[in-house]
Amino acid sequence: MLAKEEEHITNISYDSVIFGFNGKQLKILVLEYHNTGMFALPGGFVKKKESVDDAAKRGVRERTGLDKIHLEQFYTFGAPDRIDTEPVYNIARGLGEKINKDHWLLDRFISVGYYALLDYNKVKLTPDQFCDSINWYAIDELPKLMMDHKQIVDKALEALRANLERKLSSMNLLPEKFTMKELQTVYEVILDKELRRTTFQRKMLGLGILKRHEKLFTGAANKAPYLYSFDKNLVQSN
Amino acid sequence: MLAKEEEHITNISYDSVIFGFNGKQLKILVLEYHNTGMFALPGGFVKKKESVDDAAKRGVRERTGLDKIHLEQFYTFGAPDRIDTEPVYNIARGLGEKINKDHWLLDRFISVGYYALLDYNKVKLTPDQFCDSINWYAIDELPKLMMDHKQIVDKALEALRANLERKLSSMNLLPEKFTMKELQTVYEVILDKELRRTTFQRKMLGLGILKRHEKLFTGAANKAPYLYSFDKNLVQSN
DNA sequence: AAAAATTTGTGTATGATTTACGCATAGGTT
DNA sequence: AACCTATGCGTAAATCATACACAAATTTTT
Repeated sequence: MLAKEEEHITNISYDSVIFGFNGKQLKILVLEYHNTGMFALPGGFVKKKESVDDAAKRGVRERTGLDKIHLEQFYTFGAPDRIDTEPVYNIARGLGEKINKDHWLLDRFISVGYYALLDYNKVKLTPDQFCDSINWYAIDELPKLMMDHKQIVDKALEALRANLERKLSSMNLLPEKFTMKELQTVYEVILDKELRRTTFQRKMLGLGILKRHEKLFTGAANKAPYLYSFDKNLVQSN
Repeated sequence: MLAKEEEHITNISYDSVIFGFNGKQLKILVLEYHNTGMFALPGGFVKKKESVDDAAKRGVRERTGLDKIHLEQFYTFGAPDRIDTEPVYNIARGLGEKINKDHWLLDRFISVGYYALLDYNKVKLTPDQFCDSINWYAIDELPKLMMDHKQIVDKALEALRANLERKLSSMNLLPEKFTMKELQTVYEVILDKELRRTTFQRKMLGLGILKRHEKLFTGAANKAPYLYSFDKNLVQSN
C-alpha cells in the first residue's frame, strides 16, 4: 500500500545512502521495486509529528532490521524538477494501485539526504512491502538508479570522504575486531587511492584510539597480524 | 502582507546566515519584525516551482540588494517542535493581519539552512515590508533570536570554520584587494584564535592563489603593505 | 635631515611531523 | 630445515611548522 497523505508531510522526503564494506569493496544498499525493474535508494516520507532524523532512522530500521545506527545528514536536494512522475506511476502500478494526476506522491519532493555506515555482515536484509529485493551493490557497479539518486550517492560519497579523518567514519564499517590491513583497506576504498602501509599504521596508532588484542591466525603463509578494536572511551564525541 | 499559501510549498522554509566582516569582527545580518521586538534570521518560503537554492538566493537578494552571491547549504533543521507559534502570531499582529489556528504558517516547518559571505561594505541594507530594521550584529553580541535561530547560527559557524581552509571561504568577505594583515584578521576572527604572522603569510603565499599588486599607502608611520587579490583562475572549483 | 617608531616581508635556524626504506620477526608451506 | 610472505617497528630523509631576527619602508618626531 502506498504511503497515506494524511499521515505525512507533503513535498518532503528523505533518502538514505547506506554504506557497507565487504572486505574488498565499498557497497551501498539499493532496492528494487516490485515489477518495475527500477532501482532506488531506501527512502521515505516524514510523518506529521516526526522529526526528519527520526523518519530516516525509522526507514533504515524497517529495511535493515538494524537499530541504533548513526545517520549523518549530508545534503538536502531541493530542485523542483528532481522528481520524475514516471517511476511513481510504475511503483503504484507494481503495487496494483491506481493513482490520479493530482496524487500527492506525484508532486515535487524536497529530499533530505542521510548516509549511514554499517557492518556489512551484521545486516539482515528484509525487503519491505514495496520491494522485490534489497541488495548490496559496489559503488562502481551500481544499476541505473531512478530520478536523481545517482547524484545523491555521489554527494554522499563526497561527504563521507570529507568526514573520514575528522569523524573516524570507518568505525562502523568493520567488525568489532579487525586487522590493521583491513582498516587500511577501508580507508583506501573510501578515498579511492592507495596509502602507504607504514605511514598509515603509524598514523592510526598515533591517534591513540586503538586497542591491541590477540593475534589473528588465518593459516596464511605469513606473520599473523594483531587484531585491533576502537577504544570507544578514547574516541571522543565524533 | 503575509506570504500566501497557494504560491508556496507548505512546511518548508529556508533560513540564511549572512556573514560579513567589518575589519574587526565577524557579523551577521539579523532583522527585526515590525512592532514585535523579535529578532530573526532572514528566511522565507519556497515557491511551488522554485528550487530551494533559488528561494534562498531570492530572499537574500530582496534583503541586501546583492545579486550573484554564493550561498552554501549547510544543514536542514527538521525537528517537529522547532517552531513556536507565538512569534508567528506576533508577526501577523505586527502587520495588522489576523490569522486562524489552522493557518499554514502556524504549522511545523522544516528549514534548510544556508550561509553566505559578503563584503560588508558593499551591502546596502533595505528592510522589506516585514521588518523594522535589518542590521549587522557581531556574532558574540547577537540579540535574542526567535525560535531555534541561535542554533542555526551556531551550526552555520561550525560549517564555515570547517570549510574555511578547504574552500577559501574568506574570498567573499574582503574587498577585491586587501592586505595580508586583513586576510589574517579574517581567519583569526572566524577561527577565534590568533595566528602567527609569519607562518600565516608563508602558508597563504604558498597556496599560489594570491596576486600581488601595488602597495597601500595609508599614511601610517610604517612600511606600506602590499595589496593582494585572489587570482580566481588559480582558485579551482570551490 | 637625521633619528625614532612601527610594521611588513623574508632569511635562517630549530623543531616537529610525514614519508620512505629496510629489515628482523613470525607464521605458514614445501 | 629451507623458503616465502606480510607484519611491526627502527631509522633516515624530506617536508612542514614555528621561532627569531633583521632589513626595508614609511611617517612622525626631534
